[in-house]
Amino acid sequence: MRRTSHKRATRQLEAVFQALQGDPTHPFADEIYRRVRKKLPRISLATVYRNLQRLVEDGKIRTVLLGERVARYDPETNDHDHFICESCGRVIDLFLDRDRQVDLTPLVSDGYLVSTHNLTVYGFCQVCAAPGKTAELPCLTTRMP
Amino acid sequence: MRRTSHKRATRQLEAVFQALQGDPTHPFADEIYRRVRKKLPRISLATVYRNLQRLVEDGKIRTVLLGERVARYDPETNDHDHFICESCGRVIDLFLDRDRQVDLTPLVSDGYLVSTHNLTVYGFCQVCAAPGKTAELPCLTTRMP
DNA sequence: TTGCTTGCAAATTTTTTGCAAAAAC
DNA sequence: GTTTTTGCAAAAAATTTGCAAGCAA
Repeated sequence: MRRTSHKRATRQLEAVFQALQGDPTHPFADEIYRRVRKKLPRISLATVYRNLQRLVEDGKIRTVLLGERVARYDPETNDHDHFICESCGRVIDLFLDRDRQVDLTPLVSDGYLVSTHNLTVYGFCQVCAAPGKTAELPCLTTRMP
Repeated sequence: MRRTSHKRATRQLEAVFQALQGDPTHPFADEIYRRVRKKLPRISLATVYRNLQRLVEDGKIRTVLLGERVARYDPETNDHDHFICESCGRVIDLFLDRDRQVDLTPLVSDGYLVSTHNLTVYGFCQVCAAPGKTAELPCLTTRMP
């Protein structure tokens, strides 16, 4: 019988992966598509979606859904939390001590088995909360609420 | 000039609201549509969406997006958290002491202004984690991952 | 050569919108 | 009677899929 179907390395897969590296802005698929097309002008949006899917499966990137119907992608694959600025729309990775932040022992003693958790915090980011700031900043991301 | 446009009470609005009362399963819009049609067979899906939207605006219900692209609706309007069972798909409201659960003071001292937060916990629910349970339970909700 | 991957277009899925008719107030 | 809301159908927006051709191993 055939075992693991062999996954192939392609230029398109690599380009999608690279488009996310070092980017902390949690872009949407269409933004990634825009970026990748600069390298590979003939790539299709479907391929971008398929490769994003595969990178998630392979644990190379993460999908984040943060109170929007549209998926964002995050190159940070370690467990972490998110802050969403209600003024500028920025999504900021939070690296807090998760063991200290969230005590889930009450759940465990109630018979739940906990595997992981997501914390999303809403408010005003450091920039928007700064004194004198009243107007909204231009959004770093491609979409605004 | 005209001031606040007067919002009207309709049978459809009331039916959508009632369809959610006492339901802890966080149904999707199409499930609510199915329920409401039993009372009002001529109601349209668009009206269900419009009324869900209005109930959210009025603070009567809440929208929850929990790692899915599809919106769920929750009659519980107080702040609370969610548990998602990775086996049966159930979404369970968690009423934990939020002040104790999540300490956000480090964020505040970093210059963030925090308004609220969402905690979503993943794992196996009390039923699915029970000894002897290996098979997946039928899902309470209309959709499964 | 084998069979995974791509590009294209069409299909799906969920939610929204335009508009005339119906219902509230 | 006036203005909001509805029902229907069509539009949008995001993502997925079918399939022949292309490319990696």
